[in-house]
Amino acid sequence: MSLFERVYAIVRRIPRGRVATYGEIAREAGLRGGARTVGWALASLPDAEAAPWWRVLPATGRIAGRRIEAEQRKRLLAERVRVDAAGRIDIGRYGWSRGSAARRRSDRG
DNA sequence: CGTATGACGAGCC
DNA sequence: AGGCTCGCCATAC
Repeated sequence: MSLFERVYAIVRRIPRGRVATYGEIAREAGLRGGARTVGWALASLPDAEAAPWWRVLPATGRIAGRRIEAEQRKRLLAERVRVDAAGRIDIGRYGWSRGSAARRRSDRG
């Protein structure tokens, strides 16, 4: 299993309606400062549907690159993930690994 | 094998 | 709070 495939497998574990950061994926894949590598891997996706790449965001919470901004925003909105007009997402609210326990409370609100 | 590049990240004003 | 700068890791040539 190549590194890219490992990245895809991890990305596929992100629940619908939730998001993760490149850095998180990188760490899950065994890399430390490999956030950029994750971006590289997702940019190399064979198909747009091969993995839910749109659920992966920079730690800044802003949608990466203008090139994919529109597409990503559309897909996120389709999952009820709120996207700011400036392309910002509240990772604190939709974040994947934000502690499964503490999550549910704020999720209702 | 060395240099350049990228869908990033954390620290600094 | 928001924009810059330098550092990271893997791939391409």
